[in-house]
Amino acid sequence: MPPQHLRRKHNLGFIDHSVDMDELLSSIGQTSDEHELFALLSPYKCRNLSIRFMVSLLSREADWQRSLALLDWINEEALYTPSVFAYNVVLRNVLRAKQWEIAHGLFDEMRQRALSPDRYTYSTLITHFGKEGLFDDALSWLQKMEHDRVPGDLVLYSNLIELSRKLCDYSKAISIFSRLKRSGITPDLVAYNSMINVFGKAKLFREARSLISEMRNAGVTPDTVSYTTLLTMYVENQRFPEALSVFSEMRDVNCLLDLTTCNIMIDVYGHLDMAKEADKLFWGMRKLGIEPNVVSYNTLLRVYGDAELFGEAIHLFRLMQRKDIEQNVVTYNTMIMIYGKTMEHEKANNLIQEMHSRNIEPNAITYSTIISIWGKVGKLDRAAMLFQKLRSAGIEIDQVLYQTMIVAYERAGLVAHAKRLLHELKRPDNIPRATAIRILAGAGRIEEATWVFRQAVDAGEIKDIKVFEHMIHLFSKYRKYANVIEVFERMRAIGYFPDSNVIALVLNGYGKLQEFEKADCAYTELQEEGCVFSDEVHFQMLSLCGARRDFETVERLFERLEMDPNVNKKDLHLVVDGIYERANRVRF
DNA sequence: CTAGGGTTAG
Repeated sequence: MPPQHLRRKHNLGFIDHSVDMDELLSSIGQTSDEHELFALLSPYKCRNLSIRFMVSLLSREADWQRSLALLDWINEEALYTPSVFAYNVVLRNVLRAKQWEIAHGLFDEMRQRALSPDRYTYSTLITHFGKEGLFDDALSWLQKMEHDRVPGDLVLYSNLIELSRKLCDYSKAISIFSRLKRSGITPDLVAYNSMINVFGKAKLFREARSLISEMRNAGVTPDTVSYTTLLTMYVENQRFPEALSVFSEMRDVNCLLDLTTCNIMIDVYGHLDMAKEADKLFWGMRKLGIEPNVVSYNTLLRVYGDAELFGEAIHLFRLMQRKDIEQNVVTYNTMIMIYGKTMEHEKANNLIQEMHSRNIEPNAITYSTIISIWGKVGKLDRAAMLFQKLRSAGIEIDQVLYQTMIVAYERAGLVAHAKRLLHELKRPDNIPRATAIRILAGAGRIEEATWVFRQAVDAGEIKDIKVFEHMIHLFSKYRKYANVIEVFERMRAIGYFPDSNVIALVLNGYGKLQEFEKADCAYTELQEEGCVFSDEVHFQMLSLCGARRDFETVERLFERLEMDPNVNKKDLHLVVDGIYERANRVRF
């Protein structure tokens, strides 16, 4: 056998013309049995399967076990080493099937075969691990990538933006986006759409909205996803009239509506008390060539419930069953909630039984809904029993569910029980500490929340940026400015980028502690790292400079903000006028 | 030839 490098050199670009690839590929495509597959391939194993052939074959395989078996076969039987491409394809299939261990193994195997993982390899790994919430793994792949000096490109940066977004670190996502643009990469449709989402999550509405025109200027036409992302942003922040205006722009520019758009708009109409419009849109979907799905039905069901059209709701729910339309846990939760509104707790109980018989697994939302209903109709013992059962069954309790039980006790006047539940959060059994912190913070139990928070941070348990932000909000509310700064500095130390609202609180904290230098540092540094601030942050900084009578900086900052198209000029003038007024000083 | 984006319930 010739040495490895010769074999590979020899086979590179080798095409076996005697093989009718299309015919072979189609017969392979019909084979479900592995042995049959290799029987089909074996006549070729001694004739050196061409790279082109293997490429076509592998890229058609979607089944992870089959593609893995094929890869092994190439390794063992065929006379050349699979390429990075081959590994990437198999890796994709393995990751889609959530076979994390095997993915790690494949990566190591690539290295052992002296194949260099490329940007496709890393993009695939980072994305899949990130999507699954395995952020530590995702970040360690990123570190490996940087160590290997694999250069990032648009898709890879998009993946990192997505990863930051999933970690709720929106400021970091924005920072990556500005770095990307500064390095001369032109964002494409998908990257822009991701960023509309990020700006929306960061509540930077103007920035999100203005991306639509930035896209047009860059020659990228916004599509249905761009507009629906924008719609979602307004909906999540209860800005329904703005959503309506985006929808009308969408129609003006002849942007196609699809299933998701319709679903969102049914929701919007519902929130605007336009149940009739929601109804019309739902029942007119088929005419647009769009088949309503379970989300459409669930949304309309909730709209009916909110509009107190209970008869319509029950009718729709049973219609779904008659017509064999998929129902899921959301459908049941919505319907249970509706029975809660009508105080028909027995019917709500029946639905839970129905879920069991249909193997639809109840979730935390189901439980908190029913606990809340039982609390309302005075069946507190039942609620408490269920709650206890869930805890001892090891079902993960989230903050809303826990709070629902506390609220139920409080409503019934059982304050001691409510207090006991809060107290138990100091020694959580099956409750994640992040959840405990959020509940305690939400209940204003500042000492307990701080205690658990410090324990958890020291143990490296807190991965969610929201927990830090919660603590900053809590400390700020109770005027514990030194604690605000402590949390902020801990966040920065582990590389988190707090959002605009948090920065405003931090700047305020520095101001109260007379730490103007540090405030200035944080304000400048974060912007240098590419963070985009809301107007409130800039105004906070202006006020801080005004408070220390540093009018030179006020003027300098004012001039800069005056030039910034994203800053509201009217508000800016009001703020600056106010500063001078408070300082009792005439402005020239 | 492989990698990235939007919707429902407490």
